[in-house]
Amino acid sequence: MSTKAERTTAFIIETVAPVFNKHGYVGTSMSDLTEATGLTKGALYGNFENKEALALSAFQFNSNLLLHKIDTVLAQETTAMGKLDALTTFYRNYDVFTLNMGGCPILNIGVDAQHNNKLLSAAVRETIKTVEGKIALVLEDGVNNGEIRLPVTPLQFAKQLYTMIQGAVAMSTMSRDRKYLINTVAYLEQLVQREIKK
Amino acid sequence: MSTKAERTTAFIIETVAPVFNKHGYVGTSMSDLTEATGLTKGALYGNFENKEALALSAFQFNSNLLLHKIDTVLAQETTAMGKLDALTTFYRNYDVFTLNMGGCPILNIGVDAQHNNKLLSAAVRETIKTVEGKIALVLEDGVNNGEIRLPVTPLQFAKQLYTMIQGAVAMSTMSRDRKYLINTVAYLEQLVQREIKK
DNA sequence: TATTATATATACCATACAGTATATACTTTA
DNA sequence: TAAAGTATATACTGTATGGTATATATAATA
Repeated sequence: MSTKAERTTAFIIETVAPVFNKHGYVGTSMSDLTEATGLTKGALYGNFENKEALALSAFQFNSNLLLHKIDTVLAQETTAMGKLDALTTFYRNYDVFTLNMGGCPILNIGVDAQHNNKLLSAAVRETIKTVEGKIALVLEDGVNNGEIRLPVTPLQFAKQLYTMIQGAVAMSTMSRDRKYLINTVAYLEQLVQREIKK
Repeated sequence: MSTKAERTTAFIIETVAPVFNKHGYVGTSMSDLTEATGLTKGALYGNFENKEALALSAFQFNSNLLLHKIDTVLAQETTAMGKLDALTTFYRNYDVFTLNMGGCPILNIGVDAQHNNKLLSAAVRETIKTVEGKIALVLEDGVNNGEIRLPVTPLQFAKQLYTMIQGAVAMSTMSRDRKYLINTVAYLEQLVQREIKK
């Protein structure tokens, strides 16, 4: 079993993660975090070196939630077409999935950190690459077993798909209108059927 | 001719706009603004009621730059297909266009303000609607004069196009990689040729 | 359970924050 | 050009900020 201290650290991260995700790095104060956790500054600074370390751990926490979820979603299906369908289905309700974490961590932290925190924006870039890699792998396997055909490289096509998905995420976030997610996913599903299904 | 005071107000807005756009509402301090303008707090508070009023004017300034640019771009061509081509060409170099203002104001302020400032995020939503309306008008005219055909309503198709564009803007911004813009625009151009050209 | 080690709370620091009152400088206009 | 009006600079609020030193309480271990 984990020690009390380890559990406290974990508790802080998961409690603090949605706060940072909603209000951004500079927009979140240490008092916001003591308030959210019910702990004092002594406890926070005992578990983390400074605000930046907290923010990084918070983003990594949300990022891991997302990446593991994508893994789970993709593992549900065996074929490339099945996996792509599972992925679009997941993103159709992405707003619900990200509700607890306070919105899409990639979009929120990626935009917030660009001119405010180098470490954070580097971490976001890393997460983006990882997601693109996961999608590319699905496509590559589908090509290799003759299930699908692609007009470009798997990574290139993955980036194109993910760009459209993140566009829907951004638009639905800024407009507070989930129709962008629904319509974009509908478009992607027919795009996949039309353009890459053999 | 404009009075000195009016010119000062205009100078403050245009100087302050890229600072707010880069660092966000909470991420920008009044001292950042006195530093950027070379003016004192007395001057800033003499011309604007408070920080929020400044941020709003700053966003409106960038928003107008963008909207007027879109008008200019669309006015260069007469046909719907020509206008769509001009629009995608504009967005292919959108990162260059938005360099002076510190990035895409819609993305930056739209994401930054969502949980930090209601007025700002409402203003962003309004700008998004305006852009979508401009694109929809091009499509509607094209349908009416028999130049193009659409699978959905003009506004719906405009939203779909703009979602993909903003996806490319978001991805190129977060990844610091303009290839997202280039590839998405290339995709959109063939989409337009294939799907709506009669 | 006693002792040691560790985690958290308290009280504090210097600095930065948004905002204001007022004095001074500059424009405008008669 | 002088007077009135207006804009900007200065100096100052009170509060919030990130961070720290240290005392106190809690947990791990013998």
